Amino acid sequence: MDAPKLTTSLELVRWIGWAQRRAAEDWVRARELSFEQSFVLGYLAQQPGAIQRELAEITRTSAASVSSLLQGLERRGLVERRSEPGNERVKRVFTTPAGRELIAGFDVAMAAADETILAPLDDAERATLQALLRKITAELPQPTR
Amino acid sequence: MDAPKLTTSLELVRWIGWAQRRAAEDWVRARELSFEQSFVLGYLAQQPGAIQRELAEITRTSAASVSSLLQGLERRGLVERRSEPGNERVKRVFTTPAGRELIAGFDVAMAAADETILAPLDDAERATLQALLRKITAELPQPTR
DNA sequence: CTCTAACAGTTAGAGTTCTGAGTATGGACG
DNA sequence: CGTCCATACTCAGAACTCTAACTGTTAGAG
Repeated sequence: MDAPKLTTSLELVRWIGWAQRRAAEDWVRARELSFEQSFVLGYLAQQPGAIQRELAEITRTSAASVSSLLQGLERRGLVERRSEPGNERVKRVFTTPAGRELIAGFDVAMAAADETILAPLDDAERATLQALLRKITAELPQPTR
Repeated sequence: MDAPKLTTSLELVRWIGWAQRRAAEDWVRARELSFEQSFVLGYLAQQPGAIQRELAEITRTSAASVSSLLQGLERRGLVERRSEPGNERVKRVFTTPAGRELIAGFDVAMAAADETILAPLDDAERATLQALLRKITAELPQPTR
């Protein structure tokens, strides 16, 4: 391996993101979920009754892909699709108790991983970091979530 | 959509990472590559002749998955596998000119995206940010790349 | 020299995700 | 009404990625 030449701040951000992603991936894989599946499950836990088209938008993919994805989750009994009475062409999607239980704890696990990563900084440094990051994110489009 | 409550620094980092990832995904999808395929292709462009086991390690996956992944890239003429003369059980992997051409420009595209994201900060702020991030990444395991 | 274990890689089959084409419902306009 | 079109979703088939079981090669021990 050649010595990495991590010069710019955002390469460092990518590095940190890599560590976060790694923690997330481990958590998710242990539950036999893909990245997208866990994302949708988490979203549905917060927004019960979302329609498929909405899920397609937040995951930046197609309605067909969402249909397939939900088929997998439904087969495992993690979500339910129910037709809207009075409007037969939309289907509202809900997590089942099993689905909620499976995804519960994700946020906690991520917060724990974050704390480990941030450990080298004291409170003042964290405040400075946060101010700078806020300045950046103020200009970024919302993560659609 | 309810107002997001992005409180901790690393939630902000995730947000930035989301913007970076989005840029990367757009670039990669336009070339009909998966995330993993582009990662491997980029690695091979820098480290020609890597063996498959090495690729399995850096992508944190199995030898079998690498074999399948390379099969896809090879079918499209983007990489070549050659047996090591004198050691028949290892195969060294090389990018073809087509493969190098396809992946070239990725770093440039990412740098451009980074510049857009960092735009709100002046030079002094960038320096501060970088110092803080360095302090964090000093404690993190290398991104295995 | 042979036996065995470790190693490098492949194959088979299942699940996931994508693209493109298709079905069915709900409105809008004449 | 009836036609047309936009919308919400599904289906079929291909590519990708994973696990488990497999083939073939190398190296070491006896």
